[in-house]
Amino acid sequence: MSVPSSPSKDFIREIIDEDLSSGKHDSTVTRFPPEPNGYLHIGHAKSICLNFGIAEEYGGRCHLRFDDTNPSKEDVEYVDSIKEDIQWLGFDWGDHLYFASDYFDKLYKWAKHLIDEGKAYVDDQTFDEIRKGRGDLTTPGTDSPFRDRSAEENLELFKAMKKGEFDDGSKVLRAKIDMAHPNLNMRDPILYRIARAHHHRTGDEWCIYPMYDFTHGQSDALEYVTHSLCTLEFENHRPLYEWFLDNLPVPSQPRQIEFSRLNLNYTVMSKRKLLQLVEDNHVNGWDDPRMPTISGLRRRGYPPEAIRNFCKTIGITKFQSTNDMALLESGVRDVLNRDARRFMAVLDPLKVVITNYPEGQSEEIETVANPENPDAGMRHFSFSREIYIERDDFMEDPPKKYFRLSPGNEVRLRNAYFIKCEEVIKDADGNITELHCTYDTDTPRGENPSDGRKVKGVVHWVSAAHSVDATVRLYDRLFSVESPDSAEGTFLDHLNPDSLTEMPNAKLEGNLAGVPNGETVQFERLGYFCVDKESSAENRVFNRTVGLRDSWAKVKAKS
RNA sequence: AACUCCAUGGUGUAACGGUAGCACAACAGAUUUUGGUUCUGUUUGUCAAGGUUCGAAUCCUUGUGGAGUUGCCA
Repeated sequence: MSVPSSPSKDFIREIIDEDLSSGKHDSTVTRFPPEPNGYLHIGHAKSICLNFGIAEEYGGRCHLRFDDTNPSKEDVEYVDSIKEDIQWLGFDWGDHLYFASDYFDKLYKWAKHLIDEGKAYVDDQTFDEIRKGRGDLTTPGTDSPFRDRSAEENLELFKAMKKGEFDDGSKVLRAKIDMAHPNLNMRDPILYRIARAHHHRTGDEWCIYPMYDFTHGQSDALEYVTHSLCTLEFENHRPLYEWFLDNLPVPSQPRQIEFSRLNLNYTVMSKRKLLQLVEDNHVNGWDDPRMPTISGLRRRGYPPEAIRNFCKTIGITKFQSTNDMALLESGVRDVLNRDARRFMAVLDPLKVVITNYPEGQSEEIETVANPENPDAGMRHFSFSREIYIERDDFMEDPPKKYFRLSPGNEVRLRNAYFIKCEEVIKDADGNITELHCTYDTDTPRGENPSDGRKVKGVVHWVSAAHSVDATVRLYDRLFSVESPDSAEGTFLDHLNPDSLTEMPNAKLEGNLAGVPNGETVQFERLGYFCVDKESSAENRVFNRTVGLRDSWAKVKAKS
C-alpha cells in the first residue's frame, strides 16, 4: 500500500512503485524459491534481501517456497539448513512456507487442461530424438511424429504415465507451441517426465514430476505473487512463463523480472564448484569459514547485519558485475568496530621478562570493553613480571619507520606501562627466545611520564601467568586469482595454498575464556575473531573473521 | 554465426533530456595508549562512430565488447 520515498531506487522497486500507483496491485507479494538441493551462499543472500526486503519496505509479504520438483537431487537436510540461514540473516516468512510439491495435484489438472485444449501432447521419442528434433541455435526444430495425437489419446497416455504404466524416460508430456520458435524454450517444452524417485515430501505418490517451467509461474500465480524476481539466466524463460499464465485458468497474473546474480572476486559461487570443494576436501565442509556459503560466513564471524548492508550497497541491476570482496569486508569491519568487545591476544608469543618488576607480584588493570560503545562497560585483567608480546612486534634490526620494540627502544604496552628493551636472549642457534625489559613506574595506564617523553609504538601483550592457551585459525581468500572461474586451467588450480594458517600456541587474555561460542570479538591491533563451534574449555579455537586495516603492512610491502 | 539481455573512474552504483554524484579501493595529511576508529583532502569515469536536440550518460542508428539459451536440472 505504502510507497516508500527514497532518493534512488533500483529498477525493480521502480516497477513496483508504478504498479502500486497505477492501481495494478494494491499490495506486493514476493517469494524466495530455492531448490532444496544444496546450501545457500551469499548470492542467495542477495535474492533473500531483495525479496524479503521489498516485502518489509512495502508492507507486503514474502513467501519461502521450496522448488522441489526434482526429487532425485533434493533432501530435507537442505530444507532445514535453508530455513536456518534465512532466519539467521534476519528474515521471517511468517506463515508463508510453501512447497511446489504442494501443487502437484493442481499442476496435474492443468496439464490435462492443456491436453484438452490441444495444447499439449505425449511424446514417445527418445531423449536423443527429442534433442535432435529441437534443432539448435541457428536452425529451427522439427515436429515430433507424435505431435498430432488426438486429445483423447493424449489424455489416456498421460493418465497411464501417471499410473506408472511406462518406464522412466520412455515418454514425456510436451506443450504444443512452435518448433521453429527462435527461443528454444518455446520449441514444445517438456512439461512432465517419468521418474521413479522418492520425494522427500510426497514419498512415492508420484512417478511423474513437473518441470521447473511448468511449475514456477503457476506456483507464483497460486500464491498471488505479484513480482517474481529471479536471476538473468531465466530471461529466456519469461515468454514460456507467460505462455502458461495465458493458457491456464490461473487465479492471478504474476510478473517475472530478472536481475543479475551476485559475483564476488577471489571466490566461486556455483553450487557445483562449491560441492566439489567440499567433496574433494579442499575445505572442511559447507560451513568452512573460507566458503562463501551463509553457514561459512556465519562460522567465520560475519554479522548478518553486515551481509544485509552489503546487499543493499551492491544494488540491483541487470549488469553482470563482479563485486569486490573488499566491499564486503569493509562492511564487516564497520559493524564489528561498533559492536565487538576488545581483548588482547598474542598469536605468536615471545616471552618478555620485566626485570625490575617484583617476582610473584601482579596488579589489576581496568579498561573499557569497547571504546566505540560506553555501554559495553569495563574489563579487568592482570599485569605481571612475565608477559608475552607478538613476535613480530620486536625487531633486532628495525627498518626506518618501525615504531615497535627493538633493542634500547621504548614502547607503550597497550593499557599498561612503557617498557624498554635491555637485552635479547637467544638460544644456541641464534633464535630469539626471550626479551629482558624494564618498565617505568611513572607510566601506568592513563598517565604520561612526568618528563614529557613520548613513544610512537603501542604493543599488545598478555600476562604469562594469567593467560589461556588457544588455537587461532587465520583465514585468507580461498583463491589466489580474482576470477577463478575464468582463469587458466580449472578453478582448482588457483586455490590459495595459504588460505588457512593455524596458530596453535596463541596466548589469550584470561577474559577470553568466557566468551561464548559464536561471538565475534576484537583482538586489539590484530583483527576480529570468532569463537569456533569446535572450541571447548580445554581447547579454545578462534577463527579470524577479518583483519584490521593495516597501514603498516602497506608501508612494509613498499620497502 | 539465431534469439534475448547488458555496457558510467580500479570495483560497484546514482543521475529518469539540464552542474556526472556516492560507496569501496588507492594516495596524502590531522587526531589517536589499537600503525584500528574518526576527520580532511587528492587522483581516476559515461565502449566507439554517427544522428535527433538549444542541450545527450540518458532518445535513435550502426558498430564493438560481454553474458545467457541447444537438460526428461533449477
